[in-house]
Amino acid sequence: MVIFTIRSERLAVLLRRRDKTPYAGCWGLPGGRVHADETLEQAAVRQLAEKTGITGVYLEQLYTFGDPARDPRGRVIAVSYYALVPYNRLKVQAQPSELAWHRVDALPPLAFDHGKIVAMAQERLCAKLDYSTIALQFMPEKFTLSELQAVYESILGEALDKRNFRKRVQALDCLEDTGEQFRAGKHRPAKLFRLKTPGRVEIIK
Amino acid sequence: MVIFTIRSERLAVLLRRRDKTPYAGCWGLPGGRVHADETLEQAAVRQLAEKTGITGVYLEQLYTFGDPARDPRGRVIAVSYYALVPYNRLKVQAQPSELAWHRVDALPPLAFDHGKIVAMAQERLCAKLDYSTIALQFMPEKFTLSELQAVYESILGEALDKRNFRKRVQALDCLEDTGEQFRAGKHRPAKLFRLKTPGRVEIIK
DNA sequence: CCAAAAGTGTTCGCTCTACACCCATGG
DNA sequence: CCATGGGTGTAGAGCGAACACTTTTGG
Repeated sequence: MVIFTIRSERLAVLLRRRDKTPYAGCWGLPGGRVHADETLEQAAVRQLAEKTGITGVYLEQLYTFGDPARDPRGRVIAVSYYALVPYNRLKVQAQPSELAWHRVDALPPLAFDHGKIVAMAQERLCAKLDYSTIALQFMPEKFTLSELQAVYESILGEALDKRNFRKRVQALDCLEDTGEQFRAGKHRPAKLFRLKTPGRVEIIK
Repeated sequence: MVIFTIRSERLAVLLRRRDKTPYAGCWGLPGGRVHADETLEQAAVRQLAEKTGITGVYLEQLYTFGDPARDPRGRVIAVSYYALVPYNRLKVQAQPSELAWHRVDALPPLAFDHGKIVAMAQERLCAKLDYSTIALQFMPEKFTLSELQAVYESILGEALDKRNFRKRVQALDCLEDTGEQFRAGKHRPAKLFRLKTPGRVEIIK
């Protein structure tokens, strides 16, 4: 499981510190075995819930890694999934020394081939920004357009023009004005928007 | 393995008639087990060579299917790959009753979830036409632009404008004129082109 | 000289990009 | 009234789509 979120304007991934050999003490991706009677997606959902308590978020199969040398203990086939967690749902239950968010632009060395897996997930996420509404899955129920723009900028790693961004987002026809406002300091309050169809990720153009 | 080619202007897939239960007598995708000491991609290459004698073609991981109910005999996880075979390399060795090409727009009922797998592969291939040079992998060493256009039209299922198509292809900067010509009847002969870098699939735009 | 496919440019509309100022609020 | 982020429109460039005729060959 590559579990992404946005933390203080940075794309971050959830890592677990391994307590067992191999790679004991090293950071790695959370995950586990698939049960005999569940689908792969169900297993991913279960891992996510068990490790983090998070449910109901966007989840997609990424790639299957099967190099016989990827695990020194023997042949392990890893079907990787990535998940997108809204940034207001970051309650990680375990000790922060065991399970913690790490900025993807400053990762520690990772166990096994997990570095490659994170890199591929990030690539996929970046690509999907261009042709789908996947970034909306990082947002809480209500949010401002400036917050949404900050999310795009975090993932892409570059600044965007405010007016062009808003034009494009409005053209998606995915958001609706809640009528509510968000006051955040000594300046004009921002309109709060919500998704018309929260779970849905549209493919655009 | 979803093995695609173009046969008489139609996208086609290689199917094997099953001789064993379950689904005995039914058409299904060729495939087999992964050996303990090979990567998943090596296994795919091996399956392709064993079943068809074809080597050195484009190959890409598609998706991993793991529904516990997908095989009545028990849990089987299928890591699917798709391959693109140039249409001048169609020598299928086995009896045509055992292994045969089928147009994707007129498939028989398929064993297991293989219908879903073919559908997903076709979707992926179609999508990749738009943002990569993957279609060139269907071409023989030398080919004309009209032949290439026919391949695009087969996959997309729609006619393309000749001038716009040629402009776009030339802009890819992937082809070079061999200087040779292809005479095919009582009309002007066509120039033959070849790929500058045969194995390479470029991502465009 | 006729039939058949190969080959070739231009125009128009739309989309994307660049860019600067007023608005509402709190202190 | 000042500082701060929220909110808005327009003009120019670049790109993609539509579209018709000339060329070369074989029979």
